Amino acid sequence: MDELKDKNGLTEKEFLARYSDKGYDKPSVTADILVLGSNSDFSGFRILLVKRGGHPFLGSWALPGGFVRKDETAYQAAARELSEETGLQNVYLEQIYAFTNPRRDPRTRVMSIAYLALVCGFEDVAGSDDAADAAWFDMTVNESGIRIFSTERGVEIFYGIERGIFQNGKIRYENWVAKSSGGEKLAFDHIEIVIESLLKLKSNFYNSDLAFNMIGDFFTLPDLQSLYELVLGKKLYKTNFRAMVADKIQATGEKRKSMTSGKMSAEYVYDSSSRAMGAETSSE
Amino acid sequence: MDELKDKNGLTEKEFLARYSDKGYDKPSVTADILVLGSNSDFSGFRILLVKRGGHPFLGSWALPGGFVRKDETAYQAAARELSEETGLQNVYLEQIYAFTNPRRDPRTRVMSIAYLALVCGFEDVAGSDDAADAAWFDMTVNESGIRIFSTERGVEIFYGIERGIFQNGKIRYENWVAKSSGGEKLAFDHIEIVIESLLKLKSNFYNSDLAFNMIGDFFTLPDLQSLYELVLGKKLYKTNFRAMVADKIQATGEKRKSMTSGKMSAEYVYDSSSRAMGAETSSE
DNA sequence: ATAATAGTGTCTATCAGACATTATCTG
DNA sequence: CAGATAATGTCTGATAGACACTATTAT
Repeated sequence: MDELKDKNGLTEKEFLARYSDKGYDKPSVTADILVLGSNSDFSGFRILLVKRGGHPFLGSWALPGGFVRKDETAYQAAARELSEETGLQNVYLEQIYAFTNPRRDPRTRVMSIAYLALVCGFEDVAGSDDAADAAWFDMTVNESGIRIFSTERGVEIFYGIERGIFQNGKIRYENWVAKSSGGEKLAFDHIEIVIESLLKLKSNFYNSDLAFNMIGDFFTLPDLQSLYELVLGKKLYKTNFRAMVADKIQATGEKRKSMTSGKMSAEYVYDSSSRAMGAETSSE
Repeated sequence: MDELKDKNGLTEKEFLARYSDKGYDKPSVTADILVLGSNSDFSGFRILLVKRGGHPFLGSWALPGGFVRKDETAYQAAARELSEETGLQNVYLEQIYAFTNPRRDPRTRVMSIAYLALVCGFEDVAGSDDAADAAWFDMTVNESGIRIFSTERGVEIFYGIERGIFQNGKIRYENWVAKSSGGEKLAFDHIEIVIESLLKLKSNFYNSDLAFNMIGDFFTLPDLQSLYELVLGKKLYKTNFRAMVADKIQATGEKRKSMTSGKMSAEYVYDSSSRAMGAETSSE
């Protein structure tokens, strides 16, 4: 095997020793992360943004992220950035999409491998140590658009949503396109990462256990249902919802107050054992 | 806005004029494509492989693909490579996953953005013009493993499949790991691209119109069902299958022979108009 | 006491799983 | 004619949609 020689008469070992990739146009690659949780009463999302301290998009808010280093995978880079920004570890982290538009960064060519991190947003997560400024923002999503805001910082970002159609092979697809109507914007194409992540989350949410990454270890069914309704963007019927989650959870026997109302409800924990597996996610 | 100055007193325009990314470690990025179709009687897949004419993996078979050029997106690179290799245009093409292991290529760091192309495999597609050698291979997939072979070329590649478990956040997932037990192998980590693509295709196939990219414009229901059964890896009941596809197709009134049997069946075409849309796919 | 919410029961519509039957065509 | 396959009918079971009702508790 190793004795195979190429057209220059070189073995693989010899070839590799002489190999140089200087002169090729290479892109930079970043891992950017949408850190997504819910607010305390599950009425909206919370996402982590960092304020850009340098050009380009100086002063704009952006998703946390950074260059993928020499000896790490994109996944490791995302996990590292997440840990640096929030101190969070062992968080659900999933690759969403690689954004490769040659002009998405005005400096030079930078591809972004986007990740979605699911966190329990209302458990207050430590701020960052790294960026110029970092903060949790509230985010609400509905048919008209995506609103990202922080009353603390006095920041309000809004993108309207338009439906587009594109053709892929013989099939036509509908997709969302975010349009800013002036005002503050997210840096780069980060709004697209937000949209793709939300779509992917929504489409996988009901038939998965993803919700349990966004809620505390001990929770009530009214709260869990509110979380599902937030992500899915629609009301669910209590009975049906409870039948659906029945085999994912276990009652502790305790009672606790829901975040969404003042009344005591039965307390549950996630029961990972009884779950049928088989989700389609990449390891790496 | 453009008058914002950074800590060095530079405007964005000034900053960009001076920006240099020399000295950073950048990866190379390729777009690699699993070109997937079925054989003529829908009993197995066909995939397009190219034989490597240089190191590394000299002489091994690999997925077609190539470096993403300076001014194109990864999607455009995949479409270009596909067109160069097969002459196919307007083919269904979907980003699957970005593979970023730092040691996946022995030359230097090369990330691969993997795409899945769905084609009508049994309509014989023109061979390549580019690589050392290119050929359609048969591929069968079952619980025990993935077999890729070409009797014409006398090539037989087999990977056993083992189930692994990994944890992501609070959730445990099952995944597939391909193990070669000697013999010929696919170059690089391309077997992982095959696996991820098949998993993603399988999970989206039933509730989408993807099948119509893998079958001719005019088809019979027995054939369409065979295709679904091939991708899903299980038998379907005729009645249920027909109820499911009823609103996706339209009878032409003609009759034609199925590929799978000698009897005449009613002929149908894909009816894209009546489809509810809303698939979750990225545009770019 | 009142209003709101927790928790449960039940009816319906849909759809996949599963067989059975009839009609038709090929060899 | 015989065996296979196309096409259709129908029963069942699981689950989401929908609504009603009772029990409990915060204010």
